[in-house]
Amino acid sequence: MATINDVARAAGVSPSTVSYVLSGRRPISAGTRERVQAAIAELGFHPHAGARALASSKTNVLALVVPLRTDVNVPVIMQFATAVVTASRVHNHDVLLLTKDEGTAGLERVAHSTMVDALIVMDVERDDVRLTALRTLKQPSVLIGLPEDPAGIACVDLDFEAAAAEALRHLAWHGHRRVALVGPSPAVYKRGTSYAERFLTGFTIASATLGLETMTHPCEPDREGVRACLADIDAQLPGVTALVVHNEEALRMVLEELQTAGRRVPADISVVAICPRDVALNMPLPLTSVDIPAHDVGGLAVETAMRLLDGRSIELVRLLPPTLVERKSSAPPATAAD
Amino acid sequence: MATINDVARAAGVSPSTVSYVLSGRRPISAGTRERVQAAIAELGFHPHAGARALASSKTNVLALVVPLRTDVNVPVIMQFATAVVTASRVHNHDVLLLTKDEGTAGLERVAHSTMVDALIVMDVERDDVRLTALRTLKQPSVLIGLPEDPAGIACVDLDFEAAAAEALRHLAWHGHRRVALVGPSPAVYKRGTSYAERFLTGFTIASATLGLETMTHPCEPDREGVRACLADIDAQLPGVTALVVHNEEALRMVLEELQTAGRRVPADISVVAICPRDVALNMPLPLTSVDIPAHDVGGLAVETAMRLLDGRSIELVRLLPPTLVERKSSAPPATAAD
DNA sequence: TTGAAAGCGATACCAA
DNA sequence: TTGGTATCGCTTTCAA
Repeated sequence: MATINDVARAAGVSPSTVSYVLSGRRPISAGTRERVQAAIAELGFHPHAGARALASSKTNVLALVVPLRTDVNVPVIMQFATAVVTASRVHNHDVLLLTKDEGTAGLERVAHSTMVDALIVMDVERDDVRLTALRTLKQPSVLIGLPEDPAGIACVDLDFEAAAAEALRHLAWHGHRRVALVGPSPAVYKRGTSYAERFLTGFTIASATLGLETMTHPCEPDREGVRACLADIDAQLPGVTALVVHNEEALRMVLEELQTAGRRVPADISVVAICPRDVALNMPLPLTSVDIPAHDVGGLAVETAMRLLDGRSIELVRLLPPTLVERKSSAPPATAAD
Repeated sequence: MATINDVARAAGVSPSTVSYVLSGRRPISAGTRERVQAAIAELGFHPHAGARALASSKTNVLALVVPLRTDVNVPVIMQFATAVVTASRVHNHDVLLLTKDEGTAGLERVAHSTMVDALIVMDVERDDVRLTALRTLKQPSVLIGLPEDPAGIACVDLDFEAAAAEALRHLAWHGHRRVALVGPSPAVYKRGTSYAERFLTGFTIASATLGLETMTHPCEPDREGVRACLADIDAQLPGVTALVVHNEEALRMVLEELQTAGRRVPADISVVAICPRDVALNMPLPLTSVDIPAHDVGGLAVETAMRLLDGRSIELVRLLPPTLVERKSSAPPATAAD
């Protein structure tokens, strides 16, 4: 492998000049630039990442911490991850993949050993134990999610409170008065998952504001869980005319169960899903949905990390406004039409 | 951040001694070892990864290249990825996440700049353009998959040919004579995806061996695609009594369509799926399936990379034997019972 | 059993 | 506009 010295020799310049040609941090005459670039190409020179990191105190690597539990939605996580990788490449950074199960220790390990310039953390909980650790690191971090006390840490996410309000507003506008929320699994709530709680909060507030009769129910994403959930809803909120489903794993099964029970969507019951666009489109019926813009959120997380890294000012908490798209699963309630 | 020199000073030894305590590459008296370790703990010392890489020519990082297209099964990819990360941590390595869309350039970039010690590449195609590039790298690579000419590159995967044979054997044993394969999307075949072709080959061979009447059909994983696929199958292979489904995205829809058409599983038609265990279990009906052991394959890939890195001998191609588990979706054909 | 010191391959400061 | 060179923090050879 050629080194910067080899290149310098071949181009008849000093190593520092080669370095400056590469970084563009000082003016270089056209002539030398060309000679240097020719030498670089000729020798197939690629700067040694470790040497660079040592000399510059920059690794050009971001850490990305993903959950590996399966009760969180896997395809969505993957969408976030690829968005982060893609956006990172645009900014000349690579991504080191960590799993949440390494916990605080993993974050500290990569940060203390200077493997990364910044950290992006997914699946944040209300009182995430990792926060205090993150605050002590010399590298900045960006959360995808919003803990109770985000003090000092940048956060980006969809505005789940507004998303819930949006879903209810849409249903209320159609004339629905009794609406139930099919939420994530109990486990997700139990560990205080940020987005789940925020959605719940938004749902409750909007329900009151709009004067609706609502109820909320967690839902285990398996056949039995879905059945039990729907049964509870029918028992506790008889005459329910619409469901808001914030549980992608369960979504398809909810639709199946409704069909099995002979309840047509949207004729007998409306459904609004909270999920990525492609999921909503790939259901038996194209669903009215509030999009989870994984790509945008991932991109924004990287953008935020970059701003943090070069000291530009940032908004510490950025919640993207939700977008509801009406498709085929929502309509006025049957009673309103009768 | 404390450096090795700080630790050395605090412990009253030379930096090299600290280094040896850390690496264990030479005997250290119990006394000094303790003093050094105390100093390390006291100062919270973590060796600088870049400096280490520079001095030792080892990064302790593996590159993992994942597809980001959505026509390949996302949850399975995620399973592979987490398996690779988990296994890597066991061997004190971290994982740099690359996406396939960076192509050959991405591989060369991380390899030439010495960011990684080895590469693990997923979603390998028959004549993968990346192979020649991989062969010229100074870092070893491990493919998850099996190209036509794997010469010189380690490959690990499920034995998809055997998996197909296993599925057919099971159905034949139940008495089925007419079996159709619902395969991956046309796009997957078109780009010569290794596992898809191997499964197809195995299916065809086993079909002949077992003397079955079979047909194969790609399947676009959306509502229309599934309908079209099933219609074609009925037209071309009337009286079909069993399906082998090698398409996770479509799996659920296949079951739905069968139900809609009033065909009961397994009473009217048997279904054998090729998919991870948890997917098979989370269907409306627990499916008889050949498992895709993502965890094992990912672990084996890392294991292979490690052996390559420390020069131990390896089997260049390792295909894991398939396991079929009979659940509720397969039974003797109705005609046999009549 | 331990220490001294020469690299590893860049960056960036100080000069010219 | 360019060059010289100290420096980053560690590993490892050579000596003792």
